[in-house]
Amino acid sequence: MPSFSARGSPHKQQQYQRRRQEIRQQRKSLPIASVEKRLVDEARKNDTLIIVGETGSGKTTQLPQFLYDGGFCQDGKVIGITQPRRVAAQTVAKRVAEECNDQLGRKVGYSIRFDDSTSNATRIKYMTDGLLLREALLDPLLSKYSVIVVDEAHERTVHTDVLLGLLKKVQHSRANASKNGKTLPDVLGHSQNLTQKSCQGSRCAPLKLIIMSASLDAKCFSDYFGGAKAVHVQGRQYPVDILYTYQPEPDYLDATLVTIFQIHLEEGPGDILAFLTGQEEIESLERLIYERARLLPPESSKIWVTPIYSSLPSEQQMNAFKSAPAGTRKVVLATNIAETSVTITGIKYVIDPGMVKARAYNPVTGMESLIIIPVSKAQALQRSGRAGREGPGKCFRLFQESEFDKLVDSTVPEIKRCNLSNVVLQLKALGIDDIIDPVGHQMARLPLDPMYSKALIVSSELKCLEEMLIVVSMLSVESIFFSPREKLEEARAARKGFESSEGDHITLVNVYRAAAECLEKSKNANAKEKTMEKALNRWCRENFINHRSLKHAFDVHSQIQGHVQQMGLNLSSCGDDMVLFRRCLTAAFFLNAAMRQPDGSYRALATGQSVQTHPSSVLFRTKPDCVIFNELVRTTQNYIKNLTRIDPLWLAELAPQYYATED
DNA sequence: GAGCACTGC
Repeated sequence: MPSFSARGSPHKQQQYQRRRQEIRQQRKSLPIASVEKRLVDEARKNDTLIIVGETGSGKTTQLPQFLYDGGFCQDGKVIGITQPRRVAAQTVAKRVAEECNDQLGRKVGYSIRFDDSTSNATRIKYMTDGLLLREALLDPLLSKYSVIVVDEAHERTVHTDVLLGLLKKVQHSRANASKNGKTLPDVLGHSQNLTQKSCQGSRCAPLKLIIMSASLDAKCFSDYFGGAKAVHVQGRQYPVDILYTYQPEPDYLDATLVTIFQIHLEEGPGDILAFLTGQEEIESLERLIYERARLLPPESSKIWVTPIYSSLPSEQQMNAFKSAPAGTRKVVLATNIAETSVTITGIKYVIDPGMVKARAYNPVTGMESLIIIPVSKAQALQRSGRAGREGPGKCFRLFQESEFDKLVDSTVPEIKRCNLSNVVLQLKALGIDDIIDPVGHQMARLPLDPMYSKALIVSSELKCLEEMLIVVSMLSVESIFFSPREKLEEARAARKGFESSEGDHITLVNVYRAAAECLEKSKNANAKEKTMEKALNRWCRENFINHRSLKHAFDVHSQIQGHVQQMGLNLSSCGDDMVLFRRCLTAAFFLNAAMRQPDGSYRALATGQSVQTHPSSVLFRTKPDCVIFNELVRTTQNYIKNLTRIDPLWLAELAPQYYATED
């Protein structure tokens, strides 16, 4: 039954009716509304269907409702819709619940890490693609789903790509099951107890798979699924004028600056969105804009610059969504966060220098780095589209038209350019390609980098799981320490209070425990949750700790703690015996050991690479003879980060299979 | 004495 009943005052009733009417009209006006019947028919006829829907077609909110009304949730089955991003799963689910006139978490819900709003009644479930992959570990046939809709498939995230491969396999298994009239456990020879329990006696219907993509190139998806049918749905987008430069621009930052003022002085009203590659560029361009704006004649309108990038505190991010006061033009300086993750309204002009910062991974050296490269055609298209959301717009590409033709069609899928150890482990646990031992299965259950999962198992044997759990939680999140340029000395002094001369791992444990103590104190004072939150926030400010990262670490900690307890690992602590803990770190991370060289540099033992300790490490000055490290990054030099001092003899003792004794 | 595109479990 609808939970938003029309009871209450006549005024409220009126308001409610108006809102329902508004929603009905909005839904009816979406381009996808006119093809509802056709889409449902195609979904009935085809096991795999590809829907190419342009921006603004309404496919993400409407298609699951069409399928629900078309009877795809009979027998209590669920329609699952995957999204690459958490915030999309949340906001779309909220919207669709409202359209269904129901409370979120009943018929319509979402499920993302640390936040699950679904219930037994949920039939339309929005989730992140990574979360569905996790679900497949527990139920390899995804037996509770009648349909899986993979949205935004064109983005080709690792999770989406792996999911598509997996879903193809699930479709086969389920098709065979129903064909032979067998129950599921018969088909899945390798299935585990959990699977058998969830599918016992049921005959699974075939799994319907719908792939939704915004790019016009549906062929690769179609080919992969044996020539699956593709349906095109029109979008709703205003025309965007694309302008190119006549000459190549050697300095795109300067060209952006010039273009901003050209628009400001010569074009009509409307906000500007400029795409830059990172924080540093954004900060320096902001300064340059204000410097030059001072030279404008007093009668010309003002400029308001709002930066937005992911590590910017959220209160400051919100500025980019506010509208500028009358007589002022807003200039948003953004990274590619504004390409897909967030939509800023009021943008009429887009400036695209055509560059992007991307992660590069060298599998031979295991080294990751960030490089600035040209965007792809699809990316440039996505950027220009940001100017036509509310009316006709203009996009200024700061390169020549002939250069556009030379761009690659689409960005190289992530799966081809990152460290795959995590993915490979999960695939193996899912029974794809090869078997792994029971330890591997345990490791795959943990939502962590495999090396960290291994560390937890090792530390449970060495009786210091409590400390290791804290370390992997802290290492799994963005930087814990926060040091603004203007308060560098204060930040350094604050960190001194947590520092351990043994290294960064124990320093992180100290921070975590101090924060937990702060929370415990306010809990003992019977503070409400909000007050506790405030106390922790203040503590973080005083100690120059990144509050967002710390909270994330707490979330990870409690999730992993639940997992390791389920696995039956013993949550013991080594107390004050930090030698034991360092030995444990050595046993876990022996592959990442480095020896000091006479010149003060280090040699990574596994690869022989020459590396330097990173200045952020507490051991930066000490330079012990031998360390283990967690991260190897290449910037101006090869740096190792997150270090702990160890005794080199421990290596041969704790990892004899790897470090044959030299003497 | 450095430097952090964007996601996700």
